[in-house]
Amino acid sequence: MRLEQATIKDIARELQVSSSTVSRALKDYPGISDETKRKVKEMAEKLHYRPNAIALSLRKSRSFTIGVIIPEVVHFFFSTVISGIEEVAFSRGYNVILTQTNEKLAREKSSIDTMLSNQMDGFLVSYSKETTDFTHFSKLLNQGYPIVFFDRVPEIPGAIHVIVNDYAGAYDATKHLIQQGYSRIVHLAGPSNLKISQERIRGYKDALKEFGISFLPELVVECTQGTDEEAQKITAQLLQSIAPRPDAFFANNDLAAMGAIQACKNAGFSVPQEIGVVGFSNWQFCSIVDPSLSSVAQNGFQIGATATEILLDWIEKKTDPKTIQPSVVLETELLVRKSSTRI
Amino acid sequence: MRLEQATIKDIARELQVSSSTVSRALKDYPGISDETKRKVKEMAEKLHYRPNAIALSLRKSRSFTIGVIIPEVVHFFFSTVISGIEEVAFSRGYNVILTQTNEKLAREKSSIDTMLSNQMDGFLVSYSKETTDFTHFSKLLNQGYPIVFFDRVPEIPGAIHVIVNDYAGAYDATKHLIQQGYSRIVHLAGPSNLKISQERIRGYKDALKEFGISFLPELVVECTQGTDEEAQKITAQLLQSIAPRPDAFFANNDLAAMGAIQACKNAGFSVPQEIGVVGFSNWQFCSIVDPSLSSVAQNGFQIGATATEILLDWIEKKTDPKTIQPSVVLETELLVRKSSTRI
DNA sequence: TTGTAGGCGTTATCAG
DNA sequence: CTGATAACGCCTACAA
Repeated sequence: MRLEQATIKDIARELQVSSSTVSRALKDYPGISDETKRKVKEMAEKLHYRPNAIALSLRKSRSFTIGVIIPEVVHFFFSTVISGIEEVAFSRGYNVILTQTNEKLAREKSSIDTMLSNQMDGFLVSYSKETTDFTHFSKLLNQGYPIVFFDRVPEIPGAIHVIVNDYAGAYDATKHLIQQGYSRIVHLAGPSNLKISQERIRGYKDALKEFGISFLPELVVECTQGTDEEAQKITAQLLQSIAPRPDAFFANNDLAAMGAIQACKNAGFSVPQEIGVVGFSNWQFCSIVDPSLSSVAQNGFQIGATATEILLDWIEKKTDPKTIQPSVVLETELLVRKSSTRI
Repeated sequence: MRLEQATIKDIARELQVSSSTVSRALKDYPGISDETKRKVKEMAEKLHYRPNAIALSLRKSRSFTIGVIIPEVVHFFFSTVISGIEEVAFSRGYNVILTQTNEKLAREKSSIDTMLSNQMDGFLVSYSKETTDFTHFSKLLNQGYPIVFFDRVPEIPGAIHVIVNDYAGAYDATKHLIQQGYSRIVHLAGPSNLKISQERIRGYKDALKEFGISFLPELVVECTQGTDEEAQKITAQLLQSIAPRPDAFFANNDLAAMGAIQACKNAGFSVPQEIGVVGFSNWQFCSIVDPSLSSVAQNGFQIGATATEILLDWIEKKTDPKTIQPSVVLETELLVRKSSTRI
């Protein structure tokens, strides 16, 4: 049914030359007569010749394809990262194979397996929330397999990664809230096993300390799922149970921040006059909601692009990146909007 | 540097048997002694043997990989579609290679080229806004190459596609606004060259007609970009220039709807009391904004999943789908929220 | 300047 | 029950 692709052999047969001549002519190898080159290229055109990348991969043991493993595609931050990955990969002649784990460890492992079968040249990974053991990654790394982690980075010594400065982002956000006159600041934290969550808590604490505000453990609450519903429930409860009531919320992500705002409104408090809110990530909707949501922006595109550059350099130079390619920490930017501005 | 993958030959050498025996043993072919099977499988385990999918692809002229071509990854609707694609592809043992065109025709063409080189088994396509000529697709279709279009479908007779019922969605939204007592309803339309835009306009018009409201051409305005800024400007202008002023907006997408709401608020009108607003797509933020945004939901996941099922059936059965696989039109669902409820 | 041969990893075919 | 051989499409020593 499907029309067969023309191969080098077809061109060779038509022209009564050997296939090696055709191969060389097509790649402008030295030592091929211009006449032959011309004829070969003409025939290639005529037969709609297209090199078979699969055959090339087999020959070179290189697939020019990188595997991307992320928790979820439907996620503003991750989709932004993917976009950055795709741009760089495309411009450097690589394909991107995508797989989402849906936060499942089993899926993560099996994805890696099929990708290894498919001879990926390297991996870009943000691991699942379920992943606490990293041997399936460290084994590959030990074999010299190129893997660059982003956003969520594993406890593997020497593993290359690209992250944002979560500490500074959280510090900035908390400091900003304090400077706006809020003092009983709740931190809606992320899953405690993720390093990004820990770093953000650290930044939050340090900002408090810097301004002489004592840290209260009950003001740091873990939002495991990170949904707005979850945050809304937690916030509503906090507003009731804690006295004096909290006057600000610094959320680990924007969806949670929106949930907090909703809960505040429902409880009859105005944002930002009575309660200030800052999110994290700067999702698309931050600027269009009312009040607009202050947020710590992390440039997902740049994270993806940078991680891909590092990975491809590693792949192509076939050097040990540990000595030349440091991990990268990108800066965040606090975008102050209405939800936290009362001065 | 990279540890070499064990091959069938390695197993064969270790066991002093032929590679064909190993191949057969691994696949539980009939006519292999249990003893040999056991030994082969043990050795495969020991050497961490992993079949080389590239070699298999070359052998079978099948890559078990499908190519996905979309305008943008960072887009709630498209990311949802990708998620559906990925789920089905993974569960059926296929890989997904992703490429975004950024709405550029040139990029679309070159992506197809490299994907063809990479021997994709088929394509899932939503073409770019720049694409008006479809010969690069129809040529492939004529060669029997499997392509399933989604969301944006080309003017190619017999092309298989998966779309939502844009007409009915727009009709429902408009009808709902009318029933809520709005009558001077603006439609913020999409790019006029896309069929989805045309269909939505048609649904809008028919609902008006149904309720005896005369259609006014000046109330349909094209928003080419579909951003909130664009919609905000256009809305602000409409509120000034048209008398009597519009009392409802049905936007071609949710971002535009948000822009409209913003403009209404800025002009001192309350939503939904004075002006009603309905969007299209049901983006994530619809339920968390204030007032919550009514929207016509289109199930991106299902679109992606359905398109992938059709494509893989086509690929695997190698039948001509024109006779057995009809195109699919999925129904939309109007989600009524606060932005359009005043009764 | 061009051709020949061998191999990348796998499996189908034909022998034994 | 198992082995040898060829082929998928391409590239590259080595020969001529």
